[in-house]
Amino acid sequence: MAKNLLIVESPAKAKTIEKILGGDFEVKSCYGHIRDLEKDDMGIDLNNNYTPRYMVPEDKEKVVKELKSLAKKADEVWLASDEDREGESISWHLAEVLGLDPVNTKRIVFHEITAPAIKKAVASPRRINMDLVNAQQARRVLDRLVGFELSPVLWRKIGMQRSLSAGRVQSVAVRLIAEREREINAFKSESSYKVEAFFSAKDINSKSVTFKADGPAKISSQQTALQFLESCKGAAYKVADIQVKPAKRTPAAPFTTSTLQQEASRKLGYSVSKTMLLAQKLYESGQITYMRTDSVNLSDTAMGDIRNEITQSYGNNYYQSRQYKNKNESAQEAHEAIRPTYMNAHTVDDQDTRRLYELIWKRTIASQMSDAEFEKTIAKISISTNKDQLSATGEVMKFDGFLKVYLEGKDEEDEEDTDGMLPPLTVSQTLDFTKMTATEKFTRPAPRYTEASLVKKMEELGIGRPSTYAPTISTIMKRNYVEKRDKEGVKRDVNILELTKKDEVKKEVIQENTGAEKSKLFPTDLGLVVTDFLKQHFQKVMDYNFTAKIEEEFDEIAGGKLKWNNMIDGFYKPFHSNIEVTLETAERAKGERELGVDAASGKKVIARMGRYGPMVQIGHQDDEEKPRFAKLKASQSIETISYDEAMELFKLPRMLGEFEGSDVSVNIGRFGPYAAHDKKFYSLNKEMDPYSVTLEEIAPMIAEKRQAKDERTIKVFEKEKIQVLKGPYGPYIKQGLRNYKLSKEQQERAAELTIEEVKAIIEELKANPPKKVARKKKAK
DNA sequence: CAGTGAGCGAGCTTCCGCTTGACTT
Repeated sequence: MAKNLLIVESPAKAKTIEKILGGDFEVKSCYGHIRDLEKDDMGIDLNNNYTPRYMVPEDKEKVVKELKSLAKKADEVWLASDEDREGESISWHLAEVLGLDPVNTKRIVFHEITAPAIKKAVASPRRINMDLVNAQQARRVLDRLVGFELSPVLWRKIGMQRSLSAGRVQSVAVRLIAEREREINAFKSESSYKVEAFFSAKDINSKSVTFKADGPAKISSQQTALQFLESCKGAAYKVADIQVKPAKRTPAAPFTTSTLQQEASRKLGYSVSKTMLLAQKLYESGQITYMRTDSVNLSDTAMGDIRNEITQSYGNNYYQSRQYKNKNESAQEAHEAIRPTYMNAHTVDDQDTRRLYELIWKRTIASQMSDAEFEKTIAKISISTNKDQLSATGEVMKFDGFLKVYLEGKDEEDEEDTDGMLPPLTVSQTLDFTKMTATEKFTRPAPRYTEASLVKKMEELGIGRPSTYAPTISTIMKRNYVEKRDKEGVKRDVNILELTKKDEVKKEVIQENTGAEKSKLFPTDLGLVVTDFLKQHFQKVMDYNFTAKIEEEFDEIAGGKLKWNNMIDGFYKPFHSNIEVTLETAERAKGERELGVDAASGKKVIARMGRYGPMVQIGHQDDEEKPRFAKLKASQSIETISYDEAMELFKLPRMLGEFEGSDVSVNIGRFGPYAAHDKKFYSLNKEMDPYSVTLEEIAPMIAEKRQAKDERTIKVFEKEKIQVLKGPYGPYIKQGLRNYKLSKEQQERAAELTIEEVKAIIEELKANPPKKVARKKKAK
């Protein structure tokens, strides 16, 4: 029986550490936090210095019970949760729950799971640091206060859907996306002209090659560009000057959670949650270090392994030892960077995780490799008819260094193509002119966020932590504040002027696609309305620097210079009175926008948020005649819909005429476009457009769908509104929205079931619902 | 499943950070 019980947060870590420490130690995990604030009354005693009321959540009862019994048997309990604010707090909660003496209990920390680090930690235990614990309590209490007081304000003042929410992190994340969208909508693209000249010259093999030289600075108008080309007619071109400069590129730091998510998104197209899922798998199978980290540090053991790998595979000149500094101020560095556990494993067997593993391996290796070296050549070219000069740049790699294994990706595909090679040139050499073009270029707005670029921005602002980036993104999508989707681009004309070899100036117009987006984050109308409301009434919490400011105060608490309850009091007093004023005085937020006046009725047309989503309306509620309403299409937004687009929406419902003696109409409902006929509804086929579909197209569809439905129906009890239907799992009963499963025996004689029998089955299943609910009861 | 465009009324929703599993008609 082990004499010592050592508790860490993660079970995978527990296994490894037990192997390192051996017989005297039993190592167990507590699976993260074991207590949280109660939900009733926010779990905070507002009248008593914000004293928190903690409880063990249902899903942690089992772990706590097990740890309690093990702790009782052990001679000594060691608390080895992570060395950061949350980790310190976990240790304290463990001490409280397990009844350990906080003054005598041994607390140890390590930043890497290696034998020397663990052994050193065990040799020098400390005590729980209550200042750090208090900083965590302040963080926890503040987040609860903000979330649980703001959210109900939204329920009252916006409504729309249940489960609206607001919080220190999520609301600012939505704000970023909302403001970016508006920037893009307001963006006015400006055009300018870029001059490029093409020459041919002999390369080292005396083969003729074409190269490019850029013209003088951007030209703002087509006329000036034209004048420039005209001025070059009949010119001779000569190399006026050549400069050769060395250049170098350095590798990126090893992966943190945030940079791993970014690179997996750029290079592998993974969503943030997919990356984390795969990384978790790699971590659990012992192939990489912990994947939720903000540290760029590598352990000494790892540094040695990396050195061996590089020198063996590529040679000594490819190795350069580097220590990376964290650029991120909010980093708490409780772990290592994300790296392979064993550097000599270049890949893994598992198909799913292989690409991510190889990415991690390459990045880790590259981080300790030499710079890539280049030689950059800039040639100035004079124009005989003109005092302006052209410049041609070429880049030649002299030494590949880390580029042999890895190059970090970019968020935006660069419009500027990278410098290519130049043929050998000499000063005063005359050049063979091919053509000169002036191409219209357009300024572009900042790009919409991807999941990964949002994480990058959040990290810069210090909002959220490695463990919460992925969950925060799914929260704001689940709340319907933000959606991830594609957007089709629009065509636009691009003017190109060309001066040919024969000294003719030609003009050409080509079309390019602009504004197309793939898998980007768009705010919904709800997201915009909620953000505007919060910005208007809760400026302080919505400030991009709010988290950074309170983090400074948390640091003061951690340093013992500030009492946590005082800090909370300073925040809460004004915050809460702001909540009360807002509840009392703020109007319901509807995001209303006037689009124009309806020519037919002379009434105003407005777009706004309705009870059931974004909509347009003609007329006002107080008018004698009821207003007309129409729902916006999924691709439309209150903010951008035009008057004409709005009027188009009022063309539904359309009456198409009679089929088999009953009217047929089409409309768009909750579940998309449908046709109504004889009191029944039929979803339109995908290719049918409700605005233009004809009776001739719809009639056969109705007949077909009706038949399919009939075939599924075994029996109908009209009066009771109960049906016996055939589903993919065999016959079942349907009453209203609910389905009821039949037993094997009942399924076999489904067609003979009487109404009494059916009612009895429903009663029975309502009284004794299968599994799912029964399980929950047990848990309680 | 295909309405609606509100709030005396009943009751419900919600935060951020730590960690993994076990749900299917």
